[in-house]
Amino acid sequence: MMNVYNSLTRRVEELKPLEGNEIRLYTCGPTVYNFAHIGNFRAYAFEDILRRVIQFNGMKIRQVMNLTDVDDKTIRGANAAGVALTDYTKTYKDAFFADLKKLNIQPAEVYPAATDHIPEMIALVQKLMDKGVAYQSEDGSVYFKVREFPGYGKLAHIDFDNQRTGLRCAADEYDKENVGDFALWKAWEESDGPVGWDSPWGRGRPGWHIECSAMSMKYLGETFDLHTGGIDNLFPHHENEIAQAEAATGKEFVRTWMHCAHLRVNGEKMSKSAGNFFTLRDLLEKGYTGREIRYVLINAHYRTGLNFAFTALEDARKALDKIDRCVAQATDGEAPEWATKHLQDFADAVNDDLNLPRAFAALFELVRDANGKGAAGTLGVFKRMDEVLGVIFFENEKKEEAIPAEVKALLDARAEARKSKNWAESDRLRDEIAALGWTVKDSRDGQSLEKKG
RNA sequence: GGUGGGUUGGCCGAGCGGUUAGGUAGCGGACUGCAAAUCCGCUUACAGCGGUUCAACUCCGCUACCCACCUCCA
Repeated sequence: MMNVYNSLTRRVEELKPLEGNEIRLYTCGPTVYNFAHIGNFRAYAFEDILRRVIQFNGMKIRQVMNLTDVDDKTIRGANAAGVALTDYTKTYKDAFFADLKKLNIQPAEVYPAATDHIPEMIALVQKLMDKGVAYQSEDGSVYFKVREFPGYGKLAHIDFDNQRTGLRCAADEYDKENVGDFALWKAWEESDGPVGWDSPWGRGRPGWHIECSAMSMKYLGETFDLHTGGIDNLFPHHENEIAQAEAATGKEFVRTWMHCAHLRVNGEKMSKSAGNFFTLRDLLEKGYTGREIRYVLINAHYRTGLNFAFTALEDARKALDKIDRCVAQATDGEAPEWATKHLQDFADAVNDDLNLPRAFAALFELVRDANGKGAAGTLGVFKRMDEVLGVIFFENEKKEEAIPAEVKALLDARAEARKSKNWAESDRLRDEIAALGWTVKDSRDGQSLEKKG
């Protein structure tokens, strides 16, 4: 039984499919105006763990992740660069997928782009107009009438009669009936340049929230199981998605909402606007691997703020080495009873609202016992755990380097020296090999080599 | 002002009303020609002040500090 925390009810609840054996999941994806930073990837890594745990429990998954390729920032970027919007966003779409691969994040089933779904969005806006919950203002934009949707605020648990007003609500928003009303369709402006689509309300472009409502319902149905994103999307983005969808269909939009806490840097939220961010590329250039970064991102509970630090990446490297050394000894066959017990602890942990720190603890208990009692028969358990973690059998990045001939020669010489118990020569050769970047280990079975770092 | 979350050992990071989290670092021991790896043990952590309780890091109250959201944001 898989339990998760639902932001809507603020309780931990069992997650089970509304229909059949498949969980339908919508995950808010990137706005492709720049390279995503590792704070963004914390959310995608969390969603990856979520979909893996769903599958771990024998359920099927259908995940949709949108690509926001039209909004203020993408338009500004494209026009500033003097290129077409689609050309501008393509660079960052490609980079995004490359980064996901580096982090061993499983691909979603569908990646709809906003610009490919303008007709669906127009149809949804039209439906809201027909129902009288939307209106066109004098500036030509279409807004959602928040007062007409009784459930508004149910996700964020905000009481709108008791709010401070005017703080961040721009003074030029007087064309809206209510400050809380949000744009469904934005009328074309000079600064939009060539970007725009014709609609029943004139030339313009979709509002920020409408794409998610339109595309999620297109691919997952009017009511589906799960919707996730960063905690900063809870309000207003997700609240508005609910309003748009439920006002249009009259049905429950999403059963369970999950939100991931932020990655912090020196105690503060990592964000583009604050400028305190690292992209995946930044870290790879510093010599850290996608595998190590993944380990750090998933090794804290997703609802807890995680403070990013380079020391954590160093710790990750050593912890992964420890796992690797143990797994290298593991073999197929029937798992010992103690290994099965650790697997059960692991399963209990991931099913308890994705408690990955506890899951890792179970993994390390397995490592300790396998090192002490023998790793025979434990390979299957490691593989089973890695269906969720995706960090052990990370083939695209494990360093399996061929031994250079030079090192091999030194190793052979050392074997000779050791045969005649010439320890001084043995140690000298070991130092020489070390200088070439390899660590020699001696055991009953002879020498073995490990690449340093 | 409203709402939510947090403050755990050198660092990172779980957790529960009473029993070892885990990683990483450090110390001691075993093993080893010496190392490395591994195993064993240790260093008796829970912001402060009250309260409830046989028992509180865990529940309640207050105080301090921190973070996030309140229409850009994973």
